[in-house]
Amino acid sequence: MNNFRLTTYLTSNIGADKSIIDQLLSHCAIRQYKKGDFLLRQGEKCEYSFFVENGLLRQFSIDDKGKEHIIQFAPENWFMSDRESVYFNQPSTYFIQALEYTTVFLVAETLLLELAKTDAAFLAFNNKLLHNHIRHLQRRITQLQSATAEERYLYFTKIYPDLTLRVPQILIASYLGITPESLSRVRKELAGKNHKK
Amino acid sequence: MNNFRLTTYLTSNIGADKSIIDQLLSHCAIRQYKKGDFLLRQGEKCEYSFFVENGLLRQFSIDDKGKEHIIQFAPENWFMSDRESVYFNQPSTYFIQALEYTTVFLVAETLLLELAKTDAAFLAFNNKLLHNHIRHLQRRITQLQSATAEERYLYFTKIYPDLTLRVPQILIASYLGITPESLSRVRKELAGKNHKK
DNA sequence: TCCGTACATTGACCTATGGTAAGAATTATT
DNA sequence: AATAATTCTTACCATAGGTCAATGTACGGA
Repeated sequence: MNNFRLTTYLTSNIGADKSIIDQLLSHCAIRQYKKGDFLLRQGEKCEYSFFVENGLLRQFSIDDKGKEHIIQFAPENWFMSDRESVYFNQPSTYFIQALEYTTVFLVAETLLLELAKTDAAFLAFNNKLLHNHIRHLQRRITQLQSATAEERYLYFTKIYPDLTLRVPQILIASYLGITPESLSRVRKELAGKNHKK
Repeated sequence: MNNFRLTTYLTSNIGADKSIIDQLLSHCAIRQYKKGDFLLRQGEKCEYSFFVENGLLRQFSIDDKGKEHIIQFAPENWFMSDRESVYFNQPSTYFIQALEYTTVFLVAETLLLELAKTDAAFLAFNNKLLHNHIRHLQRRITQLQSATAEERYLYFTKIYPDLTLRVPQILIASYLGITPESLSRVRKELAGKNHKK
């Protein structure tokens, strides 16, 4: 019996028996990426959902002024993909890059659809992923619309506690939509506040 | 033969024959809302996708400081729902409100699932809605992360050309994540620029 | 028609965040 | 260990956008 994170993840998220999950796994490529490697580049079509077995990915875009904007991080047990590109079969506007030495399962969209024919649980599973994704995106919008830099940072440390240490601040700043300098100031102020107590 | 917008919408989005679409329609309630009426309030469970046959809806949240933030507008031919609440069966964090006298089809989530058993096209359709939604949310995030107030306003007028006239500026400002005063200034500047040409 | 309410504009001022630049600290590379 | 390359911090000033208050404007209800 293997003990991949993906196995555990699927077991606790799909009501399917193990043989079927093994079947899924047997059709998924495993790949390793070094720090800095790209899993997807702007302009390419995205064909997979990437499951992070180990390591860390980031998804980002580059705007007209050449600035990077991080949409999302994906540490262990997270899926990352450009759903838009996969589904509408269009070139992606995003990059996906490894921030550490990272082990990934490539789950082909077509594979999931194939398996769904035999076992509806896979369909339900994909549906759950989509809804989780929507939930996540909606929270981000609310944050970006209303919260200050400080609030956003605090929220970030709350939902990604380990990333605060793993990821350089310059990237956290990009995720939060502020400059690294601003983040530095925010952290300084927070340190001051905590100290006074 | 009816000529609802929803019929047209479904016909061009699902490869199903008309009898099935009529079947769907026959199970959907039609409802009318006056300007200001709520279709959903914070704390309630959302059970429907609302299709706007005529009129205009907005979806918004209220933050800790009592400020409203508009997530989305839905004019004719748009679906609006709190997917999060529907799917995870949780109380919604959003309000949905009619901004004009509005006619809406209530599409129950359970109904779609039911129909999907007979005709896979409905499943595919729901999937398309989800992906459209994700696309839309992702664009908004990119906007909020990187664009200035002026850029965001210009983008807004591009994707919702008619709303620019239909919706009071105070609401557009709320959608853009800026104050009405700022929007007023942005418009003034833009007017100046256009004049010089 | 008048009034009241909501919306829009404008100006004066303020604050949070951005831009730039330099130096300190950390991390990677040889 | 030494050097190079990032990254982080800090200080200074610039600016977009927020806040508050005053005034103007449009619209709906009696």
